[in-house]
Amino acid sequence: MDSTTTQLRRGVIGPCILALLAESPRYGLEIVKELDAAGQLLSSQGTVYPLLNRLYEAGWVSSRWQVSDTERPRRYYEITTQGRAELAAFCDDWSRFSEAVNELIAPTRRRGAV
Amino acid sequence: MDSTTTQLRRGVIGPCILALLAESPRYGLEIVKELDAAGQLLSSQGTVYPLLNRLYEAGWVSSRWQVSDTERPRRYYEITTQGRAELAAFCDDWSRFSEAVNELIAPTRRRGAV
DNA sequence: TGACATATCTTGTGACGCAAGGTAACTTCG
DNA sequence: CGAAGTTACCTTGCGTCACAAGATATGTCA
Repeated sequence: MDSTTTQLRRGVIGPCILALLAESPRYGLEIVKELDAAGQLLSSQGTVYPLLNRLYEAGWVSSRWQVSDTERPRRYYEITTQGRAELAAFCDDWSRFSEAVNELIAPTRRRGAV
Repeated sequence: MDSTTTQLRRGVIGPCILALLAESPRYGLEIVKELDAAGQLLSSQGTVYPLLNRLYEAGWVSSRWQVSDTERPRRYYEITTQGRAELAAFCDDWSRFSEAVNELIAPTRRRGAV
């Protein structure tokens, strides 16, 4: 792919996953599907699984295997206290950053559509 | 560096430069300073010059050297018609993308500060 | 002349999203 | 039973691009 959007996603998908986990624990494929449903935010499994690993190693999520009689084992991820702090910090950064971009492109937007 | 913000900048600085040039022609260092002044959007000369080159090769900007008696030569960049189209397309992408992110992190924002 | 500021450009590095491919477990159906 | 399909996990290699650091050239001023 490597469209414009792929570049935009850099540094954003991780925090988005944290945001999902801040609501409730989820397993990998579930996250893939939800990011996909959010539009503009996916990617592929090849993005999500390594990313979950990084979040885990950073201490921002914890995980546990859940075994069931009726379904194949799933690894559920849960956000940690540190993860919540990280997410809050990202929201700050994102706010400031997107605001800066919006101001710069404001004249263009006023001119054209959208 | 490689802070959160460095990642966020990916794919954004180019269009931001186009947005600046859409107002008026500018030379390299001038762009560096303006991006810096916009906050969150710089980076360093090592980002801007190669980027200007890419924009040039893509046909989104043109350039001309301006020689003066009193100042050292500057290379001024100007946005092309193609560049304006590209910029408009980016504004679209950015709109959709940032909206998707905002919706995902909305619950977190509601909870915390910002 | 030498020191400094202004201006351009190059090199090497590292992060990370992605496509593609690989493995295992559970279900369904002939 | 066995074969096919689905769900779920994970790994490998690649390419892009922002960045720090450094190289070079020109103009000013003491």
